[in-house]
Amino acid sequence: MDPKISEKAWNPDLEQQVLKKWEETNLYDFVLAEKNYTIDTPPPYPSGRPWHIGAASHYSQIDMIARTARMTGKNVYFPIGIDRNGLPVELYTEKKHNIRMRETERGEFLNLCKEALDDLESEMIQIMKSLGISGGIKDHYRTDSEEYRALTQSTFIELWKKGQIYLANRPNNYDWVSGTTIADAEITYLDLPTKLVYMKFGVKDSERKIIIASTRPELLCACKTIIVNEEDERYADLVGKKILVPIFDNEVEIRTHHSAQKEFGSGAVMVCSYGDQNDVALFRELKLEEIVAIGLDGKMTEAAGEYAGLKPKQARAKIIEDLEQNNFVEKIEEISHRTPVSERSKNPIEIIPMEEYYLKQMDSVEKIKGLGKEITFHPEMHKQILMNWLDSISIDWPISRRRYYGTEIPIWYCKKCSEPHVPEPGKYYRPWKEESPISNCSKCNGTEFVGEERTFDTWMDSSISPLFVTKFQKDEEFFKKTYPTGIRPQAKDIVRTWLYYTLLRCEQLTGKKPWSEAWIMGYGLDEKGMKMSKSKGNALDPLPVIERIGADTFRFWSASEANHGYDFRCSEQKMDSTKKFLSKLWNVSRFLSSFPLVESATPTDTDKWILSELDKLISECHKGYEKYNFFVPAIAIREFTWNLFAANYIEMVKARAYGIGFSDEEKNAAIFTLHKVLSTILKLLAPITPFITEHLWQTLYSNESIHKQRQAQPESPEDYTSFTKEITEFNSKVWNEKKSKGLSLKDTIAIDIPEKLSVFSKDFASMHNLS
RNA sequence: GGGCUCAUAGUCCAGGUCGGUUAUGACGUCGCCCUUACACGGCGAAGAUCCGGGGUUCAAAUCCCCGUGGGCCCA
Repeated sequence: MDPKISEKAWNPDLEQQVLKKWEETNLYDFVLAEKNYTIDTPPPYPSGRPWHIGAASHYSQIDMIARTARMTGKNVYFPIGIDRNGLPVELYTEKKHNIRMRETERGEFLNLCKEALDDLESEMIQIMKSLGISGGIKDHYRTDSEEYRALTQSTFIELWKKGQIYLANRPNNYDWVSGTTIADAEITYLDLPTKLVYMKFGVKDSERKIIIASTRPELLCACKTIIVNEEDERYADLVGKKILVPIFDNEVEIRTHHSAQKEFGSGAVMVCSYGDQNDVALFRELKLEEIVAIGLDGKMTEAAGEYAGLKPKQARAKIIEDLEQNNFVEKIEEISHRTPVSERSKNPIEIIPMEEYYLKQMDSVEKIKGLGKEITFHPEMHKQILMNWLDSISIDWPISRRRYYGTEIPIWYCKKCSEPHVPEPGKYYRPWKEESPISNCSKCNGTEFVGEERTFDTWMDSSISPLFVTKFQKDEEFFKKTYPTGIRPQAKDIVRTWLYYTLLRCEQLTGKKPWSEAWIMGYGLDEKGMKMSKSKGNALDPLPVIERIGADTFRFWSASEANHGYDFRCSEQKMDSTKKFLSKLWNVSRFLSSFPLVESATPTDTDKWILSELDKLISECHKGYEKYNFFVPAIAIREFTWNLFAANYIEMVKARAYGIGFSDEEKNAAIFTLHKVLSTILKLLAPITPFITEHLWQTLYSNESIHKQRQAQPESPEDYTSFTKEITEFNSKVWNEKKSKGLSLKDTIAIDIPEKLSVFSKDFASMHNLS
């Protein structure tokens, strides 16, 4: 009997052949049905090379969701997109070409960004393809396409007309030397020498003075409160009292806040708009009214009184002089202060309130909480991230950004009266370079307009991904049959952004939840449990790894490494060694491929034993697959295949399958059972390792793809699982005894079969050559 | 600074809700073995005071409290 499979090991190069077959037969093409299961796949962001190996693992598992769903009979719509809006590509482009965004012509800069994105995107697409992602790769969408951006703009225009958008001040990081706003990601910190001024503040209706240390005395005019730590006894009796600000003489309240450190300065901190990010947070938290002390020209404003017009540095020198003259200074220390500066220009940045557009969200929080409760989270524990976030939202969502590579805010302003106008929805608009589509100002009838230059926060784009893929406002029938979508898979670090904003936007636009399930994956860390980053040098490039070990090995590693929802470590050595299991599966299949298929047979007790263990395995796998938790089936299948099926059952029935000393009926029962078990294992494993299971399935069992099969179901035969422990222990006992007596495994030995296992006697006798 | 989460052999992980056998499995290590699927293998062995401290209990890896360290998000 020649085995159908002759190669001795699974060769990952075969994956290419399988992939080709899938492509030729358009196996995963989506055809709209009455009922559809839509996956709101996260469009990954190409921010640089290499792509994160954790992301490769993440997308492998999202594909397992699609395959699992297909095998339960769902009509799966699995779109693939690439998120291309936002800051990282701007930074990447600036670095790559050694240019600055603000000093480059906008159109030219956008083209350079586009090129960079195309480049990075093609690598990601290649990785997804070779991982066997069964989604719409060949017609993937892009969030910077005209179609996508038109939808972002239309939804904005709709909300604008509903009065959901308004203008208000927002603190921006501002580099007044270059006259530009800086994103948080572009800030670094330098330790710069500076003066820490200990100032005497008077307590109202009292002779008492308190000392407050600050590096920014020029912001005294914008001081709104004084904070002390709640455990600081020195000020306990002063909490709630009014304090008089030196020079300006205004009254502010002293209150407690945990961010005040007892050890720093005097322990009392003045909170001004805005000395640093902590001030911004405090103004927000304590709902203080900001005072604009520094203007866009980088000079002190009128609010600074006699210091108006001076640059902050000059004002600081002057005010220190004045403070000293009026005996407000206790002492001055020269310290080294961690100062936020622009990463590029190294100029200290100022935090300056500027007018930005906001989308109302405070009114929606309760509704979103309700939606959140309706959505099933996998794992359940990560719903808490969303709920905590909803409890802590304190301001509306600032949606405008002073950047280039993003969806343009579609507004034109009347040159005469500055009235903003939005165009008709449905088209993609670029106000910074296009003529106004509005001809007359509705307010003053002016005819000249100037286009808005700002772009949206990228979450404005990505938060409508479920609407875009379901053809919202474009194909009503398609939308009706695919929305709300089935599941949102994503990583846990963006629950508070992507997941939350999607709920918000979809609720505002459709009044419905965007999906019924949310599937949250943990974070990929390096082999020591540290975050991977290019700068630390511990980033692992997924492409060479996948090329070396193959997609299936990588995917099985991904499923078996950590339980769903928890962070996981990426160790190349662990990935390499996962290959051993695929080898095992391959060789089991190779062995079985030498036996013909048997239509039906009457199982013996040994067969019934493994079949009832198989049933147990099927149930266990279902428990995992129901929750799209692939760790559960991966571990269970490996355990069963290796330690029960291969190590015990196959050894027990080998002689019987060859027909040595057994009747044809007994022989057929063994062969029937062997194939029954293997074919079931292949189906159970198909969502996790689609290549090897497809190859083996088509070689052994069918010309039809395994990915068209329905998942195996338990058949509830008699329960023999209570024998398992005794069977494996008895086999071990014989092996041990032969070893200790220096016998070869094929030598005869006299060992009594335990009473309980007597029904298996014939198989044991042939297996161990018992005399 | 706040929230969430994790900590079990050299490494990774199970068990933890609902306290009670000898704490699961894999990788790695070591020893023996070519046995008609597999040496990319088989069999066997060694290896864990379950992060530290306290508490509840007849009994704690498991429940509670306090630390320490890692991760993520927010500030």
